[in-house]
Amino acid sequence: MTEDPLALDRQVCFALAATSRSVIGLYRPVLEPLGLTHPQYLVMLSLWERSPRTARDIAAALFLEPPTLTPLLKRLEAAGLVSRARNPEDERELRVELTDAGRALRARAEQVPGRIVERLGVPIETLEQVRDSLTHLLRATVVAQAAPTADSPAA
Amino acid sequence: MTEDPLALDRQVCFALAATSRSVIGLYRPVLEPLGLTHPQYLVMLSLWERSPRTARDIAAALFLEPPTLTPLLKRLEAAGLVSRARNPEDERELRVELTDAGRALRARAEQVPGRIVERLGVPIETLEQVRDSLTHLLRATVVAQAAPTADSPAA
DNA sequence: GTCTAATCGTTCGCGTACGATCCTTTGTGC
DNA sequence: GCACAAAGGATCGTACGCGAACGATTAGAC
Repeated sequence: MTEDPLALDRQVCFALAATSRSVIGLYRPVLEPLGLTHPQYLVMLSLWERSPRTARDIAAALFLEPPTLTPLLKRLEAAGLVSRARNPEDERELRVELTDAGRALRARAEQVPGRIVERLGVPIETLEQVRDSLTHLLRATVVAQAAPTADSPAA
Repeated sequence: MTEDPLALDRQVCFALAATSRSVIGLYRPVLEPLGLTHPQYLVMLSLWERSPRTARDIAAALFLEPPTLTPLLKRLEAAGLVSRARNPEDERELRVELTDAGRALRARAEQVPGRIVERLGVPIETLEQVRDSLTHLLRATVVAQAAPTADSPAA
């Protein structure tokens, strides 16, 4: 009965997509008072770790393509949280930097993870375990992207 | 050093979002010959399980909101894989049904999971374990959505 | 120095994804 | 019956997300 390899409940990709959307949905009401969407929150996290960063650097850290990041950064700039400027040393690069407001927002953001865990009602140990499994899987996908097929290794 | 609760690498939500996007990216070249995007593939999976289904039923199965499903179904109809019609018994309901082409596509889709697993290079047991952890987490988010805050139970 | 290739970001087009709102249809109270 | 609530989708507006193509800048070949 449940032998069907196409059963929805058996698909890792479905569990991933649905859980990702659902968890992000939990963040919505928590991030709204901060004026951030979830992707914007992730960009801010990357900048709170290290502030002048290039767009490419941020895109790599978040596993995002450049066309996704460009409008994201523009909205954060419009919100006054970030500044965007070309690097004088290399005009190709875009230097993204926290503004004072962007730095100040960190204090309020520090309460976000705790509130999410509280709402979820799942032990932190469980969450950390899931996170580590996902990180492992993420690395596998990066390797897989590099090698298109099993029998056609990188040229 | 890694005590920072806002560190990107510690966020479950980031691991979820990045892994979800990355895995879906693996599906892209595999699903492209079938003329399907990943969300469309999930809709087809739900229909291959049971064919005349209402839009609401499909949305619930995929954890999608109705505004997301409507254009998805219209594209599948335009592709000739699905038919959309009001239920004569209850004109509010939309009956979504596989066409012959939609049923026929299943044969080709059966090779998809295997090709993904092959590309990923991760043992199936590991994938199933991740899937089960995610399903558990997904259920927790559904419960959390119903109870907005810890101290404000459902009225 | 000049021609060419590589790098970086942006723009364009298309397809999700969802909150808010609306419309139609059905169910309910009376 | 009739007013009214509820249910099921559709529409609107906004925000990702990415492949393909583009433009500007820099690095390399010679």
